[in-house]
Amino acid sequence: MTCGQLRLADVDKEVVLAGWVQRVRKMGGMTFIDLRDRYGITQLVFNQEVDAALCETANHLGREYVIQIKGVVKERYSKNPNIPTGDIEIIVSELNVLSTSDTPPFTIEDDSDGGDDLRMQYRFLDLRRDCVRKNLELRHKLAFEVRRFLDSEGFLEIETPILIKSTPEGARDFVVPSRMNPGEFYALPQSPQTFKQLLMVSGFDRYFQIAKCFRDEDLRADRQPEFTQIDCEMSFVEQEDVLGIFENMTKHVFKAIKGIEFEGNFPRMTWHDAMKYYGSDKPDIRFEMKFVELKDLTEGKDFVVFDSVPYVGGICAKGCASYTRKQIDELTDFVKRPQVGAKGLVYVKCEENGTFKSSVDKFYNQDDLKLWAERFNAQPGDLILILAGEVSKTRKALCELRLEMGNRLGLRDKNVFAPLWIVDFPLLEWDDETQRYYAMHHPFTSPKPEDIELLDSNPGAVRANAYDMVFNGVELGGGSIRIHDSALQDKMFEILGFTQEQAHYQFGFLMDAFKYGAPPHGGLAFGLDRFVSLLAGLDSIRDCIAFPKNNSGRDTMSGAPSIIDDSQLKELQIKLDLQA
RNA sequence: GGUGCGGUAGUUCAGUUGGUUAGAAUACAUGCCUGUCACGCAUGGGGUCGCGGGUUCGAGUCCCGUCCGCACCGCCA
Repeated sequence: MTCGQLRLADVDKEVVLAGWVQRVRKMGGMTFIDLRDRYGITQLVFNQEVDAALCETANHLGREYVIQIKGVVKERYSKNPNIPTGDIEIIVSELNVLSTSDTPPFTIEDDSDGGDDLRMQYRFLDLRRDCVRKNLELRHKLAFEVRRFLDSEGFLEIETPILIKSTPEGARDFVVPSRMNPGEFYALPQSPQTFKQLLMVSGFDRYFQIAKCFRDEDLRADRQPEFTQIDCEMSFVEQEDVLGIFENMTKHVFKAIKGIEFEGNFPRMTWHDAMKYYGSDKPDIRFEMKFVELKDLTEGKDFVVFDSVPYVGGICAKGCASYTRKQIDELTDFVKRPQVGAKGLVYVKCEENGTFKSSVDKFYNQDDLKLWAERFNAQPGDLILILAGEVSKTRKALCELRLEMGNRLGLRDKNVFAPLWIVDFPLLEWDDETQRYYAMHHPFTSPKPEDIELLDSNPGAVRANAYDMVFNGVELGGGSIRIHDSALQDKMFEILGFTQEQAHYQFGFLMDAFKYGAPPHGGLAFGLDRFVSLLAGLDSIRDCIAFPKNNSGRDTMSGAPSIIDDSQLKELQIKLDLQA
C-alpha cells in the first residue's frame, strides 16, 4: 500500500501506510498529517475526542519523521481536488514512529526554499522532492524504452572496460594509478569508441551500451565530468542505415514518453549550410530567422566598418521595428559582451510607412536600405540587426544574437521539439596554434569516398561520413561511418601528424584487429543526460543526475575529490609535488 | 587560464551617501484554535554580515587579497 493509491472505492478498508511526514496541521482538537512516499500524499486524521493520547503523539511529529500507521479509509468531510487522494483520508488507530528527523535545511517541496548549493550538499533530501524524483523516473523510462527498441532491432548490450589505456588525443583523460604496475596508469574511457569497433571485428554486428564516460575538462550546465552515453555501433551499414535506425529509436522514445509523433523524416542540413545560415553546427530550428549576407550590397559607400571586413550579415526580427532606443542598446551591449565579442550592432527599422530608419543613415540612403530589406524579405514593422567582421567569429556572434532574439520573442518553447540531422561534417580541422590538422570527430571517422582524393591536396575540404542529431539547438548525439581499411587508417594517422610508432603505441590493438577481417561499420552515441533534460525541459543536466558534481567537479555531499592517505600513496609509489 | 554575477538568521533575501540596538518572509519552538490541506492567530529563540588585511572617529556598506557557488569564454577528438 502506497501513499498515492487510495481512492473513494477503498473507503472502509483497513490499511497500513508508511512514509515521511510532509506537514503537520494542528487544529486544536484534531490534527491532520500529510504522509508522503514516492507515489504521493495521503492525509491522516487524528481526533482528540477519539484518542487523545494518539493525537498528542501526532502533534509532536516533526517534518520528515518516518512513521507507519494503521487506520481506516474514510471519505473526506471536505475534499481536496488538487491531489489524487484528495477524496479520502485515513482515520488513524495505530501510529509507529520508525525514525525521527532533524529539521531539514530546506523545505522538501517542489517550490523549495533551498539554493542549488545547499540542495546538492543534501542531495539525498533534494531527491525526495517531487520535481527532482520525476526527472529520475523519466530517466529510467527513457533508458528502458531505448533498451526495448534496440533489443527489438537485434542489438546486444555489451559492457566494455572502465579501466583502459590512456590516449592523449581529444579530451583530457581521468587517470587511475595501477598498484600492481608502479608508475603506470589506466585511463577512464571518454567513450567506448575503440572497444565497440573491436566488437564489430568480433562479429557482434549490432551492439549498444548505456555507458558511463569520463572527461577531465571544465564543466558547464550541460557538461559533467562523468556522463552517460547511449553508445551504438552496427556492421555492414552505410550512413543512411544508421540515420534510419536511430531516427526511429528517437521517434519511439518520444512516442513512448511524451506521446509525440513526428511527421515524416527528420530534416537534414549540411554542416556548411548550418554554419552559413545559423552560425552553429547545432542550430535551433524551432524558429527561422536565418542569416542573410549583405557584404556585396554594402560596399562602396565609404562606410569603413563594413568595407574593411570580409563578412556583413544579419537577421530579421519580425515585428520588432518598434524597439526603443533602450532595447536596441540592450542588444548592442549583449553582442559586445566579451563572450559574444562583436564590436557593435547596426540596425535597420522597417517602418510601417515603408521608409527605413537605420543607425547607418549617414552612409546608406533609402534605396540602399530597401535593397537590404528585400534580401531579408523584411516587411514593414520588422527590425533588421546586422553584425560585421571576420567570417566565423561574426557568424558565431550572430548565432548568439539570433538565439537571444528567439528568447525575447518567445520562439523557443520547451514543449516544441525540432529535430535536425547535421551531415557532411568536415573530416579535419586546422589548428593554428599547433600548426596541424585535428580530427573534427575522431581519428576513426571515414572520409566521404568521393573526397578521398582531396586528402593529399586539400585536407581541409574533405567531408566526413559523420552526422549529429540536434534538437532545439542541443547536440543530442553524433556518430560516423568508421574507417575499416587499415591502409586508409594509416593514412589518417599520417595526416593527423602521428608517426607510425605513435599510432602503433596508442591504437595498435585496433590496427591489428583491422588486419583480420574488419566489416564496414558505423554508429553513433547519444548523450543520455541531455536526452532526459530535453524531454523534461531542464536547464541543466545536473537535474536529471542523481548525484551530480558541481562547477568545479566536486561532489559537495561526499567531499570528493579528496586527498588520500600517505600509506595509499606509498603503496602506489606516488610522490606528490604540488605547486605552492 | 579568463569574464561576469553572487556570499547577511536554519533557508530565501532586503539593507539608502559609510553612522544609534542589522531587518522581512519562511522555517523552528511554545500557547490558542475540531475540517485543515501554503490553515489561522499570538509569543519567542535564532547573526563570525564567507575569510584575511587596509582606509576611516566609525565598515554589512569603500579598497586590496583570498576562498566558495553559479553562468559563460577558452577547453570539451
